[in-house]
Amino acid sequence: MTFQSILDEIDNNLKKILSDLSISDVQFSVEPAKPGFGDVSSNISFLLAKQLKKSPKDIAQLLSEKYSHCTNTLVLKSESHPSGYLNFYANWDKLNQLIISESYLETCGDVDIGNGSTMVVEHTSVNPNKALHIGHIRNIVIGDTISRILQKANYKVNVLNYVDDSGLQVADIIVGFKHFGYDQEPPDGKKFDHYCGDDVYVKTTEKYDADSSLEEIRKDVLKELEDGDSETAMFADKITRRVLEAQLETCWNLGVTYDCLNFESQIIRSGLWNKIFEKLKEMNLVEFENEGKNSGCWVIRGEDKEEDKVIVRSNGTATYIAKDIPYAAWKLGLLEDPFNYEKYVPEQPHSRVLWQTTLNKTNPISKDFTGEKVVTVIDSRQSRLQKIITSLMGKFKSVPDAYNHLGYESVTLSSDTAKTLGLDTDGKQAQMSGRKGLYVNADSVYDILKEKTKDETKKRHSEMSTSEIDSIAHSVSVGTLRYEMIKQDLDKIITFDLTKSLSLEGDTAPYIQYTHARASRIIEKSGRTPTIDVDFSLLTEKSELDLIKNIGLFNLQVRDATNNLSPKVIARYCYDLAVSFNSFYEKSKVLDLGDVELENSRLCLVNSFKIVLEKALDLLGINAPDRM
RNA sequence: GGGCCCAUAGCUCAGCAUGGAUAGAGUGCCGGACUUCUAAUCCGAUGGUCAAGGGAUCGAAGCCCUUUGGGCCCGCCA
Repeated sequence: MTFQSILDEIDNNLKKILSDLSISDVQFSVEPAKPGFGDVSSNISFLLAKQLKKSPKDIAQLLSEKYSHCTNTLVLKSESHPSGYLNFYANWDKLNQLIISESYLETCGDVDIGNGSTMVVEHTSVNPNKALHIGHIRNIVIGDTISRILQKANYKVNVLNYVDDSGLQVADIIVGFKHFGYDQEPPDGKKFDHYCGDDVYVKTTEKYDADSSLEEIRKDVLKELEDGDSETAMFADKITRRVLEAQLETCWNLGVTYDCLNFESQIIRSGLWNKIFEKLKEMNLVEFENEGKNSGCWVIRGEDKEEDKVIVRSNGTATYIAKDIPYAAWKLGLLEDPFNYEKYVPEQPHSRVLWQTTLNKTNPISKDFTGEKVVTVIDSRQSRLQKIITSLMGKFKSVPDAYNHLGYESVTLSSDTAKTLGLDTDGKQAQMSGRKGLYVNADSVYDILKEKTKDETKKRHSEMSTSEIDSIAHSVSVGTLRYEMIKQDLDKIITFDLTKSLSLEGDTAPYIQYTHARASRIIEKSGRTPTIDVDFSLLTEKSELDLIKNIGLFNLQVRDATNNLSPKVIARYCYDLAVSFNSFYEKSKVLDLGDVELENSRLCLVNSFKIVLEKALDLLGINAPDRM
């Protein structure tokens, strides 16, 4: 139970004291203390002030006195602070041992919030007509990190990627290939997704802008796509799957994997829409409009008339949001599954099997990728639509908070970076646009980062083999990219600047990874295998205790991140942990002390840090190299 | 016109959910530390009317209201 143990002990004792005083229903806090105020703090005195008609300071004194009579194993003493806080000092001899030996266990950092229940996490969900850009990467990294955290919190997680392989964006590249003569093979061995996005898509849409009569071709193609058996649809399927494969390469390279790919085209053809539409009608959640601007349409009622949302057009076809409703219901397991499943080829790395839906009835395999709860990662521009879906799902499923939209702000380009792409924004940041070709794609950011980190590594280790340098540079580049996407709050816009993103100092992944390498190096140089069979009472330096305390907070942070679906909590934790290790590193030498007992105790601590940091970084999908 | 989000140090951000102690980091600028377990590091200095105003509270960066500035969304497009 790590640091939680001392919190629980204090919590229980305080509750006992309150019940002796015949006071109940006080929701006081017991938290790790701010530096300089002991080890644990409680705000209990403030909350009692009114009831007891005494100042917080006096109450703290009273409680502190009473606390000294409680049974304590982990608390050394309590102390009332003049401000009114009640502070506690830990019995570090015991807490050291507890925290460090716990950290050596496989289960370290695990918390049980999910109780083994299933959770669907859907992320990525990009049109397969272009390469992933830096904005998509935010989505992907948030989704992947959240699913790793949820697993740590004992959820069984099904990760889905909704392949949006129908609609206009796909139609546009098909028009490019079939009508504007783009070769199916990219020139100069360009990656296929880059080719489709940079060349075919951008230039095809440019042609529409120049000649509006071409819109007719576009509409015809779109119509042909809807008929799954048409030659156009089959061609489109071939193209979008090639793009998808290239996109997945990018994801896999960043350490992101999935359980199942769901194809929008198949959801449309599966007939799920009709089923859910009947259900909506039965439950009176949709209404047919006889008059007004939406006359002849089926709508979902909003708060007022202006917010009514059309889901079936007057020509009988379903709108964009309508396609999302059956998929959301399917994810929650509310519909009979119309799909069969087959393994996706090529194989996904890290021996995680990737499945895909199919409507093919030969050799049917059934699978269950639904969940009791769902997290859908989509940027907050979709909040309005997601709110409608959330509310509908709330009516279908009684589990509270079954459907969750995890929104996040977009990634924009700094004016400098926009300028290098040929857009003068007059000093303002710019929204990315796939259509206009105004984006920074993820592969090139990775490549640039990797070149830089290779150079940095070579500078430090002239003796290293090329493959080792390559492997370190890969870990550091992926780490840097992922960390930048995750370290700040979801509701903050990220202004991406190509130059600034190359920074490898300060609050960055390389900083954290470097501390890990330092720890590894100490253990390697010692030539010993660290064990927990050491004298923990030798660890008394402030920097040592701070580090141990941070190590002991791991599971508390996982809990926080899970409850708030907040990946940045883990990013901050990794950083704090690294900072406290660096402080320890500066102040306490580990090797060549001439005191084997002390060396072993510190070595044990170094290894404890290394283990926990590796686990925490793993939640962020970041590797921790032993050397860099 | 309606709705959502943001505003804290020159810049980028923590802290806000659950009000309480001295508002913290990184970066930048200035200065210092590598014959030492890796300097992708560390130490010091500089830097704040927590956008503005009001309210409730013993107490507000945090809660409520108003205002200002910025971003996004509001189609029988997807």
